[in-house]
Amino acid sequence: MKTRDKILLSSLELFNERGERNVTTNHIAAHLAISPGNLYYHFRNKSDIIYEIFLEYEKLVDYYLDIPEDRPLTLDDMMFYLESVFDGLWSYRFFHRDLEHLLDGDRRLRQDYREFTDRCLDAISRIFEKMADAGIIEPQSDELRSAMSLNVWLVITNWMAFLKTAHACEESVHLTLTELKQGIYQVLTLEIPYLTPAYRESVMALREKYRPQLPEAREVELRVGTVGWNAV
Amino acid sequence: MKTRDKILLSSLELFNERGERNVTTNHIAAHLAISPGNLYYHFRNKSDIIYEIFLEYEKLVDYYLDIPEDRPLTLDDMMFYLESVFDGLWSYRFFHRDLEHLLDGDRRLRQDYREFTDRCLDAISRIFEKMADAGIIEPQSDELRSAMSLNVWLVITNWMAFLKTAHACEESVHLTLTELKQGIYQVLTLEIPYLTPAYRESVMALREKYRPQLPEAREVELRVGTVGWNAV
DNA sequence: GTATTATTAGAGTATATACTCTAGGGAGTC
DNA sequence: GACTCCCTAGAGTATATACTCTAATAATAC
Repeated sequence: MKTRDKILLSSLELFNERGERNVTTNHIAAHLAISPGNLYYHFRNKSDIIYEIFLEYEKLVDYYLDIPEDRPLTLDDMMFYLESVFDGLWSYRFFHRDLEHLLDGDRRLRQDYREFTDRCLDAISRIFEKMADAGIIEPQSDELRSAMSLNVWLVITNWMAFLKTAHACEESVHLTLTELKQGIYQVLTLEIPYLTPAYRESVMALREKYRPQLPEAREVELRVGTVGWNAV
Repeated sequence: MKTRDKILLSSLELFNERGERNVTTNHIAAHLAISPGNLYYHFRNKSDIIYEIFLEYEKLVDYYLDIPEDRPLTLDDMMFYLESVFDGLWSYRFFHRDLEHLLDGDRRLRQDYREFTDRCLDAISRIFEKMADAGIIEPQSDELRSAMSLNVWLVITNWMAFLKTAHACEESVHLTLTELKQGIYQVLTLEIPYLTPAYRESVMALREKYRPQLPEAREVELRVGTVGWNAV
């Protein structure tokens, strides 16, 4: 693997693990056992590394949120979107942790992120629209659908911060993918009142799979959980 | 005013304006035209300043969220809670911006904040319960009420971050209280499906007052808006 | 007045961090 | 061998930041 790619990979790994704020370019170089000079040969500065990682993240989510326009949506589709989005969130979880500061330091990133958000909000709204077409949820006005989509976005992007600040008792306790995906429970909570009688029970059953476990149970859980819905 | 209090006040002001990360103890001292030594005579370190500010914030919110148990809740109460919570959020808005890092650096704060969150979640849940008693919303199961309260909390505490990252086009654009309070629109969106027919129209009318304005209109708005619901 | 305590100034320090600069190695080409 | 180009090492730098230390001054008690 090329040095440049190794730098991106290690940076992402370290950022996710310790937070961007706590990872210096010197740390990244040391972790790869290369010199700082070498790192700066491949990237002009730290912001450039972050920006390239963002582009990957953006590409991944855009790919996941590509909505088929030639067929109706199914429950499986809906769960796929949720699972995928949380998987993406997990893989690039450093990003939303210090978002404001990252954007403050990079004009390009700020602009791109804003457009990215808009695309995501549109996608969420479109998913709701198609779910109504499919008879999974009751149809809503454009205004309500937009406001709901925004709430969904807020819950999705901030669920992790909630877990880290309000849930974790100890600094050392690391987040697991399983815990992160309990955010799906919260998102589905938003949909409950809009479900049609035909789909209510099946969605409620799916939701139940993501119900947060009691704190006692968290300890024995695997570091990277595989529990939950996986097939497409 | 005592130097100690002046330090707390200036710190809060600078933190809110520039973000805690961008305000050093030397900045605070310079802003007050006192020496760093003087500042460190009154506070052992920066964390201590932040912790004391948190205690004020906590006290304020706890005071606002004190729920009367001797009478039923009214719509006015509900709007008072919303307005108050967003006012508190505004006054201490630096806090939720870099929350994770603040908690990482101070064990006491982490512990206290966790308990604070739990109290807030309980209060929100209790408000929903009493609103159901008052016939404003339909009653719900404990489980649903908890999950809904958590969603309300997520929307409230992260609305500002959303505005800062996704909405603001320019770095220099500062948030206004009016914009922040559009978060109330989002919170009320969560309640819509649960409203009873008797109250539906009046809540929808209240909600309409907080509807986000079009971006074009934002420019002429006052820096600290006074638009919106104010009486109790 | 004098002793004591509380407060303040301001120079200084240890450490961290993003980034630079120069020298050179290795591989391919002529 | 010499030239070129890509890559790498590693010492070094400028700046920032949280915090310390000493000495002096103001306030208070007796």
